[in-house]
Amino acid sequence: MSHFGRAGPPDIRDTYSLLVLNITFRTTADDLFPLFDKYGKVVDVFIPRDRRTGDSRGFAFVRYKYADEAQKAVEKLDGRVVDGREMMVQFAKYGPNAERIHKGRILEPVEKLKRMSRSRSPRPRYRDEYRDRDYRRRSRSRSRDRYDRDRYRGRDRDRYLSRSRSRSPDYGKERRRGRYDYERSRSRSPDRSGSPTHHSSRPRGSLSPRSRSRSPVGLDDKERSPPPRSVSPRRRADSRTPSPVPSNADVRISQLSKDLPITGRCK
DNA sequence: GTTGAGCGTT
Repeated sequence: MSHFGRAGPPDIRDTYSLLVLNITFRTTADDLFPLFDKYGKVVDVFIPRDRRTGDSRGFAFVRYKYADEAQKAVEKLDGRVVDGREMMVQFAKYGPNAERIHKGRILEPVEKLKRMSRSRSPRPRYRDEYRDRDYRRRSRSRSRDRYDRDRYRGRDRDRYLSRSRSRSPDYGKERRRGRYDYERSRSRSPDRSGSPTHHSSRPRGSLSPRSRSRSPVGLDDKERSPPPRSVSPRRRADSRTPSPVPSNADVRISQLSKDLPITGRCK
């Protein structure tokens, strides 16, 4: 998104690109344009943003139509304090498609570069290139590292909960699309620290502190379950008072002890 | 409400 046209870079041929570093995360292209336009014809102002959050990444690109004007802007605006921060202005070293550029000027037209790379390798690995570039960029940023840590911790917790809660049939489905959905829901409502779906279906969350302190669930279940489980139906009948109808074995034993001499008697 | 080395938009 550029400042002028909503559909990507307007005309980047024969323009001179400046890299503006160290600007505030709140600084917009509208803030930068008047500053830079004072020194020449600004063709485009672009602030790269995080694709997930849409936040500024803290730097910008300003394209001039003429090299001398860009040079003057570098001299005049480098070190200028904008919104409380000293911004650094220098000529860009790489073009929009990672072309090497000299003094902010693209040496080779972008179309020619694209055609050349396409003819050399028929398979356009656009996605891979994009992901690699994004990964390199993010690994350099401490703030985004923290963001990723949180994201992965959330994903692990998600997996743990969905596994321990129950093995629902859509468990595989949830795990397959889990990361993306989690990011989307997170960006939609960043103020919620926990996932609402899991919170509502978590039984421990509904317990009040009073009932939990009186009888902890885990202990209660553990201490109550052994007696009924270890007592089998057979032993239960034995412990009870003898049934009015004696079994065959009992009758046999009593007859035996009556007929036997004194040998078998104890005491 | 948070971040802070660096090079890019549907």
